[in-house]
Amino acid sequence: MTNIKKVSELAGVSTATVSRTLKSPDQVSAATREKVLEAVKAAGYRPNWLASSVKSGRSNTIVVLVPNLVNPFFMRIIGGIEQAAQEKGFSVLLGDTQGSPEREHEYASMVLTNRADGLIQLEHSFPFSAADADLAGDLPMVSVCERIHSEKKYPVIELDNYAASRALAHHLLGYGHKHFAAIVGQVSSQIYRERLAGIRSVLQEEQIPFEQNQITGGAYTIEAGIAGATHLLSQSVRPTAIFCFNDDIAIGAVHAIKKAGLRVPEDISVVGFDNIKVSAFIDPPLTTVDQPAYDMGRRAVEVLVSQIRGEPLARSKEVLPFQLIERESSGPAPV
Amino acid sequence: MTNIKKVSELAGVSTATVSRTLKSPDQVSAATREKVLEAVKAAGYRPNWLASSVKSGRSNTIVVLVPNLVNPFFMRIIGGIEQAAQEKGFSVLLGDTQGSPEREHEYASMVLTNRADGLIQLEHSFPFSAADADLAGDLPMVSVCERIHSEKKYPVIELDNYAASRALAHHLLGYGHKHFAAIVGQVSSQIYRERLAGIRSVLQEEQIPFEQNQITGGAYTIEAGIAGATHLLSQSVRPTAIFCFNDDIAIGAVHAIKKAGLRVPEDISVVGFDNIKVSAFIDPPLTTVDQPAYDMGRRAVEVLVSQIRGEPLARSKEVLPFQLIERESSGPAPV
DNA sequence: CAACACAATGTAAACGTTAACATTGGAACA
DNA sequence: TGTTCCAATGTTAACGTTTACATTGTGTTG
Repeated sequence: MTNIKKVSELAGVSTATVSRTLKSPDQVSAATREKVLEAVKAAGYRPNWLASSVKSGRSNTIVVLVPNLVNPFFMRIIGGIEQAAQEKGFSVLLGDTQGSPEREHEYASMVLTNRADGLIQLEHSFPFSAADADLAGDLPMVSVCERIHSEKKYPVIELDNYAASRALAHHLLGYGHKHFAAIVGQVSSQIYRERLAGIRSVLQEEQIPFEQNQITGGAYTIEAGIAGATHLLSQSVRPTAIFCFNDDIAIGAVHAIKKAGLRVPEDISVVGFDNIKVSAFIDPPLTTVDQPAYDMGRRAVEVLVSQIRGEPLARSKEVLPFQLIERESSGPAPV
Repeated sequence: MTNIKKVSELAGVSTATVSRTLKSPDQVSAATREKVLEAVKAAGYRPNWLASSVKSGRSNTIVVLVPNLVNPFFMRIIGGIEQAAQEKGFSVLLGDTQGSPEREHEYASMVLTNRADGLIQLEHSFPFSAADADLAGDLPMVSVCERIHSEKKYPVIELDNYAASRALAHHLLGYGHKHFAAIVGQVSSQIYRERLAGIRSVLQEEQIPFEQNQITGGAYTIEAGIAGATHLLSQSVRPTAIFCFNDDIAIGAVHAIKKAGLRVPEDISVVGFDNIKVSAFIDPPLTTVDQPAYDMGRRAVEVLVSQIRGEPLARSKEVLPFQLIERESSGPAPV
């Protein structure tokens, strides 16, 4: 191992001078600087990051807790996180939790052991185990999309899900639809409640019924979309428009509807959420709500880093703008 | 900061005893152990990971270099990496390079500065800058899918691309196709050469011509698939079967073909590579080659970790099995 | 009962770096 | 020429842990 001492001997200076040459070059004279840099090159020296971190007490690392890696929407968020983190000199530890609380705890505890400085949570659960809950007092943590279910308020970067689903509902009402259904993702989440409330508020204004048996689902997957659509098609009253709570569900729903011999949107309109890449290129292209996933990731890092630096946070909730993307999976209600 | 010293004072023992209680509990007496653990709990002590790592010189961290995060195939590999890493006690630093050499260097140099112990490369470039090339002598590094272009041979986990494209070619020949085209991904890569060679070898056996003007492409994206298919459709002789070098390209190609008023597979058969999730649910479901992405990731970690541990590696190249998935995007050639 | 072994614990040095403080020497100025 | 100041460098203690070595005490054995 080539360490700073070896370099200092090679250059005939003290270790402090070597350290200074690399960290704050203007504190050493030009002559010494050159001498040291030459020795650094000759020895092939690279400062040991672990050692400097243990001194500073900062690892300049953030952990991202994500339920799974195949969801392209999450990956776009993580792309934004990664980019912003790099710009700010942080690196990103990937925590694929697969929804398991044990894994969540394990990753979250990295920030208790100085392995990371902060934590971005893409789920809504409080990621610390009961044993660590008290230690986690005011640890830097930010959540994206979903508010973290905890006593203490952690900052959250989210979409206006209420307004977004109202926009979708208005869009479909404009096409004359009267029979709605929804295939929701994970139940018992903030998103679930807000989106459903948005839809309900619009339909209520038009006095269109929207009962529990018009709501199905349980996961944000293509398979759940297939199962949900299949279930809805078997109902006595077939819906003419289906809200899907993400694009994967919508892709599954479209697949199942077409497989059942019906057409989208002629027989049934389908709308999604997220605007993942592939949604624009399936048949028919999906009407959906664009979430600024990349920016959400970026913003999360900015908020987290200022939390790490101990700066007071302006507000504990940031709502980013959405955009309704009208494509061909939605159209006039059948007569 | 609650450190080991505070705990040792609280328990009335030395710091060494505290350390031993936590690392090798059988070396301390039951009475002391209990006393110490109580103090640990009372103080809310968690050992500082940075400090132990600087002692051991190992960070138990690996860096994964990935060109982009939206490609679901890469994400499945990373899922496998993440899983295997966790089982082996390693954590995963995400290095989204966006194809930029500077970023590659930056991430790769983490392993030179003890920020990480090893490196998994999902691209084929040698990720170290010219300045660091000599230092990178025998650093633990493994590549997945693509051989790293370097003098030293690094282990590679890959698919038998030659055999896989032969299988696809035979599949299409069995349907009576005579006019082929290919939309390739990144040119000048190992994958590009091997797959093309596989296709060529089969077509040559049947004395079917396959010229350069039947080959197009340049990126592994949906957009490249659209552009490629559009280009191919404008040729004087329209192909009846198109090899796409990944499923994203195939999705784009199918989109463009349908948009041009043609049908898949009745007019043109389209086959892909990777078997990403959505491929089974688009219209028509995609015939493709399943790559065991998850297992490739897992295997990469196993090889990398044994490299980190200094164990000699059995072989520098591992070829994992593929599987031809026949779906509905390929069919009989039009008459 | 002496000699020894061994289990349990303490002491202190190390890991590689950084930074507070100390020292040096030369320039500027009266 | 003596004082002051400051830039440049060195010395050394820290960061929080682990561990080699030293010490203690207890039990075993001849």
